[in-house]
Amino acid sequence: MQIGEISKKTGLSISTLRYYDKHGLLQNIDRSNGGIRKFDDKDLEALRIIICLKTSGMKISEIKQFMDWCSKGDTTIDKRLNMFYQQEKNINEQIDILNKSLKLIKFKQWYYEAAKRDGTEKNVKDMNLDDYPDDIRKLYEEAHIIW
Amino acid sequence: MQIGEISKKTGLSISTLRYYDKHGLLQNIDRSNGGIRKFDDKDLEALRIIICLKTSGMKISEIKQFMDWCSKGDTTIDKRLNMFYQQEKNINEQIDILNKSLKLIKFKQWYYEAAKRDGTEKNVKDMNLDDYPDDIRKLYEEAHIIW
DNA sequence: ATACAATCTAAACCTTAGTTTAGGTCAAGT
DNA sequence: ACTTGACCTAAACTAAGGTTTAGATTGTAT
Repeated sequence: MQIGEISKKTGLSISTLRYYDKHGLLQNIDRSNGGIRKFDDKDLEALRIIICLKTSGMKISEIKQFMDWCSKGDTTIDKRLNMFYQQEKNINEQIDILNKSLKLIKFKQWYYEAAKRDGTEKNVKDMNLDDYPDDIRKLYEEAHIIW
Repeated sequence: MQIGEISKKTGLSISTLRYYDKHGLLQNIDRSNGGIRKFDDKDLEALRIIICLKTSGMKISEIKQFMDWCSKGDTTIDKRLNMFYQQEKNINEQIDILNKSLKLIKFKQWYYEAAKRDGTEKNVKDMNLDDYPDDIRKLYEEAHIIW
């Protein structure tokens, strides 16, 4: 497979694939005599994990580190394993933060629904905590511990 | 409160606060006669939501749009409400993607635990799907639909 | 009055993650 | 041999989100 086909299969642009190659994420990609990149299924498999790591917030340089470890063989198994445990933590933290954001977002939805009903923000802006419905007050309070 | 105190309270650097101000996120911040920014509790409250939106992936320019709407008053209530519904969707999509990443990550953890036990990646690399434990095979398959 | 820390601005700089451009090569079909 | 689409590289460019620098001002404490 050539770069165009890989681009279609992965959804990454051709220039991004070349960028990844240049930065050491695509290790030992074959080339034709003329210098054209020849990808196989293993490369595609590697791209899968690259995309997954990228999507979950890992930096290019960290992914390169991982690919370097892969090339280095069995002596780096422990490092790679630890990386995946660390990345699990990172992802869970991200999810946690997003769930917390959601609380403030939902409070604001309630707030603006009330403003919409009234045709003005005034009333709801002047309300105090005790006037909020219980579930909304809870959202508000939880959100304000964090943000 | 001056910028240094706000920096400590929000965790944003002083230069970031000035950057936000310059880009229209901090609207109608008072200034002393000498030109020094004077923040009050309402400003701090606005920063809370700015930080929350930022953290959940909204761009500076979009946050500015929201702050502009806030300044414009009641005619923009609907736009602001819609923005919060849209942001809820965005966040849920992000959480979804992260949960999917987690499946591939956990498969890799199993993979490298096996490699670690064996002292080599060889055996586990050569295994085929049927040899995986049921739960791991499921992880692998689910992860490979996506990535 | 003077010292001093904290603040101010504009402008340059930085990093990350690519994209675009320009000028060339490769290889398959005619 | 020639055309054509896909590919190649290096280098410049872009955008977002800040950070750093330099030089000036503010305002509080002695």
